[in-house]
Amino acid sequence: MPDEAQPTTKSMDDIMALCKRRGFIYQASEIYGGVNGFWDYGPLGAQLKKNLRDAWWTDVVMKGCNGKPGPDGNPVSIVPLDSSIIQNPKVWEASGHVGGFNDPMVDDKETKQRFRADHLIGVYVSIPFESVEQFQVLQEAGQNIASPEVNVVPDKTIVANSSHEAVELLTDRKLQKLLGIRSFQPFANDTNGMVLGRIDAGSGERICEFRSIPAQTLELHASSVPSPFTGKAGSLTTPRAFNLMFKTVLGATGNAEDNTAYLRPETAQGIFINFKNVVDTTRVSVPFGIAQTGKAFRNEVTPRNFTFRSREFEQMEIEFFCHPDDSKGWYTFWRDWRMQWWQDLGLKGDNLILREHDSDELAHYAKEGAGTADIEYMFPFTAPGYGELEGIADRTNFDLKQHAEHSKTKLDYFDNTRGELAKNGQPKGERYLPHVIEPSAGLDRGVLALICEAFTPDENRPSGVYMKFHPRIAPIKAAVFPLVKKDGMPEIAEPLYNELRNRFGHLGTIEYDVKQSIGKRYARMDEAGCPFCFTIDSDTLTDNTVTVRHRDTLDQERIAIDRVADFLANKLGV
RNA sequence: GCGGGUGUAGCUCAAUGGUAGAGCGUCAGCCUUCCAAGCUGAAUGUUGAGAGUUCGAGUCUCUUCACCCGCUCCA
Repeated sequence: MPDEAQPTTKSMDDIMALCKRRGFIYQASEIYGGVNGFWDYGPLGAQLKKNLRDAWWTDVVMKGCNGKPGPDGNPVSIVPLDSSIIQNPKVWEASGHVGGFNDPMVDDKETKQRFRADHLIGVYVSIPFESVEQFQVLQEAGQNIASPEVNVVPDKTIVANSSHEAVELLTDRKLQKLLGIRSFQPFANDTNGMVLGRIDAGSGERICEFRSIPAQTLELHASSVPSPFTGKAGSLTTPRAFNLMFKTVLGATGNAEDNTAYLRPETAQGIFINFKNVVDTTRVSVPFGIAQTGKAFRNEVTPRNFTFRSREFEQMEIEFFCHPDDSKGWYTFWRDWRMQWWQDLGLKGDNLILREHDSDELAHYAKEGAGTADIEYMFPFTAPGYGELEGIADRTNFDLKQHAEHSKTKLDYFDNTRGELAKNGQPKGERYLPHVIEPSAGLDRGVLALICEAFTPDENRPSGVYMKFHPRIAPIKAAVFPLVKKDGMPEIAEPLYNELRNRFGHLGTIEYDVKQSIGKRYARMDEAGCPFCFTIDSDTLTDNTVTVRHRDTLDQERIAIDRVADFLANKLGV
């Protein structure tokens, strides 16, 4: 538990007011009344966001996880990519984003599976089974054994195209076990058009009927319909039409029917569809990763919580390709390293957690016991809960397989370091579809987390609050102030300012301000989160030293003016 | 999507149905010798938007937009 003065005391209203006041984040189209789900970054916010993106780019891509060896002991290899926001619409069919575009979909909240509502087949268990004869007698008497009326909830459910397919699927032992079915046998023939079987779902053998579930049943009783993935009720949502992708039309005169395209809902697919290109042209070899940052768009039903859930957002994604046997090791590696990375940027303590998804029951479609973990931050609006910053998922070979099938392109990787040894002592090589570990981070969420974390109320200072940004991501890196605008102080300060700007300007803003009282200037830097202020005073005139004012401690120290740049370089870690 | 709340200057907020204001911030000048000091002055609003009631609307009514909170949701 938090010891004291933890973020629960931070007010989101105060944070948002500061974001506006200091130019971090504005509402998009504000002068027109805004637009739901979109935000603009102001001067400080834009630089903050760039600094976070750059930190990720540098540490992940350029330095390969900052030089930390992978689980195989070798350096981690990552190459960059910048794929287009608009792709061939077939990409989104293959990825499953377009599937059931106009069809109501149901989600299983527990397993995160989504399926078409009309593909949910109900298994209606009815009278105890004693003999086929007894059943036939009932049949001939015209008695309905089970009736999928609106108010009747099926005992089990299966996702299938038809009742007949559902029967076939249910003959699978694994599925039976998953759904808590002890035994199942289909009837050889349909009876009066009914699809039947004998089933033991825990209360002895009974007759069951397979039927589509009426849409109304799902509408009215979603919470009591059992999940087709776990057999347990309570995790299904009501059917909803999903239109999460933004549509657009290609060509100025194109007609919408034939030329519909979509703004990407995630950057990941751009990487998968370029896997072959990268492998063919850049001398990479598995294991390696492809990384990119970029905007993605989702037409969220309910944008909420400041920038946390926006309709336009920026992702920082890595798709790391490895041999299927190595996926577990790489998953663990990425999960832990990504957590460490956020911590190193200042998200520490109880505010940041690593939450591993419970996936024991997903074994039948998430092979190899694929893992998923979230790195989550306790935002003021989620406290005492957490909101996701980054997800690390073992996607197996799902995506490459999908794209290989839909594009009819071979996406296998030929690994000539594996396979049996040939006579000459060289491995014969192995052809396989790599598995993928995906660390996918939200840049806007990262920025928001850094802002929330940095926001530090302090009654003892004039600003009442200061932004405790890690120097590396602070939008303003340093400020140069002549104590007063006379006695030759500006003449000394200006060259120092120019020196710092030339050397550090690519990392962020260097501020120079001669106006108004020094206290006011310090206060402004507190709210902007500038970590260091260098002040030229009368002593500078005689001994060539300046005051360094530390944002977090308010401490002051004197250093030689010609050491200022090195001092700052050291603090910024460059 | 449902329910509740809030929209007045950059921020925080006033204004009985009767002239739209204050503090802070911002800007300019003076002053200044290390934490929003002081003095002088200035700019800033279709009161979220649109309709209606009224002699007259920031205020009452309706519609709409945005944001916040709670549900819902978030492949």
